[in-house]
Amino acid sequence: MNTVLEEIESGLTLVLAKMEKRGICLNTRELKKIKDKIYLEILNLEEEIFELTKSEFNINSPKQLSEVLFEKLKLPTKGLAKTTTKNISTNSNELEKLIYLHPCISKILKFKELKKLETSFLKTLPNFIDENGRIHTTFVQTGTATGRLSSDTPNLQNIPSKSDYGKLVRGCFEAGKGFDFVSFDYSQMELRIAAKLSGDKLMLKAFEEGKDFHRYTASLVNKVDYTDVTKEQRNRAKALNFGIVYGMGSKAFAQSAGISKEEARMFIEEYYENYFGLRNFLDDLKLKAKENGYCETLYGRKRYLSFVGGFGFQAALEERIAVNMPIQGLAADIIKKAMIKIDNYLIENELEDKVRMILQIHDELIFEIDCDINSDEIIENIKKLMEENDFDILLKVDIKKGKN
DNA sequence: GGTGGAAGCGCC
DNA sequence: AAAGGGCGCTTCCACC
Repeated sequence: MNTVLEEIESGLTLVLAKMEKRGICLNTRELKKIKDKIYLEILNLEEEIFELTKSEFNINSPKQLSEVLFEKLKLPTKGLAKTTTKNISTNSNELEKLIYLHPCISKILKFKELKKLETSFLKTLPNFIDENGRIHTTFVQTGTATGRLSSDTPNLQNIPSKSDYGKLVRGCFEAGKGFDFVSFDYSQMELRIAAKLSGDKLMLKAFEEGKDFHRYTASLVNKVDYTDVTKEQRNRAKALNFGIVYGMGSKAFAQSAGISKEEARMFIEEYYENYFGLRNFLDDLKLKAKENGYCETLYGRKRYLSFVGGFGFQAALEERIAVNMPIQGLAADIIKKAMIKIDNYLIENELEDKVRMILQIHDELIFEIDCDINSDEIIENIKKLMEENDFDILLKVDIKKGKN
């Protein structure tokens, strides 16, 4: 029997169909206000950039931007990344490095940020609303290599949330009249999975004791008291924790933590001296993938690899995949199973009209819940269904409630 | 006018 | 040459 197909995917299809059909409410008036405000700001920025660079050009064209910055203004290109076509990259990460060299850079970064919000979200989302003011995504069940869902037309899994304007955009999604939004968010799901799969003593201890895992990691690699960890130290540890399950090397870590390659190497070494169970587990994953020609999750979801071998880019990429897919994929398996369980629970208790699953965003489920019912116990039950799993992974779900 | 690759960037 | 996993969407640009 194929567990993934029969116990997960087959049962999920109808759940997804219901979510798509319900849709989610978008406040287009509010969205329009943000759009108008951003539009003016973009115009101003554009004008300032033209003035500062003494050129009128399409800032959105990497080719033209590159010409202005590196040929006309002759800004240094040393240390900047190249694109696949060997051109100098003009992405935000690289532009950050030039920020003190010319006053136009910070304006260009802001311009890019706002333009992205305008074109990808503010201008397009209103085109998707139906006669009831709701938007219906399509969840793609067979679209990813790891077992995650994807979402398209429109993608509701990449709605902005980080920047100040991003938060405003996300705030335009509202619960239907008479309903609240309740979100259930797995906390550090992949790290908890990695802890359990590897059996790493210290990782497991951290989670069992309810520690802030990034702070805990920082205290280990910096050899300081848990309570004495600085913000800086915690941020680096956080970048490291995430990077490790992506198969990150010292160069990438150096970049994301803003430190030298040598420092990065020492941090990673110290990291693995503490979490040696994790290192052994990740090494095993690579070996197994090479033996089998595929990697897989505990449920047997497989991803086949070509394994050209050697030490080239492709070989290194496949090692990173071999490390990441079993973790990311199991997270996907677990939330999918939870969605099915929750759907059954709501049907059995005749709650389908009062409690509606609306969105899945990889490690998070969003529901609309009728304001008039006492939902405390229901919320607690949903949380339990999400946290319980077949492998004794210590999962933790955080709950948030709101009108948008 | 349409198409597809590349670049870039929003999210987890 | 790239050098941390997974997506989808928009724009630019070369090309048909």
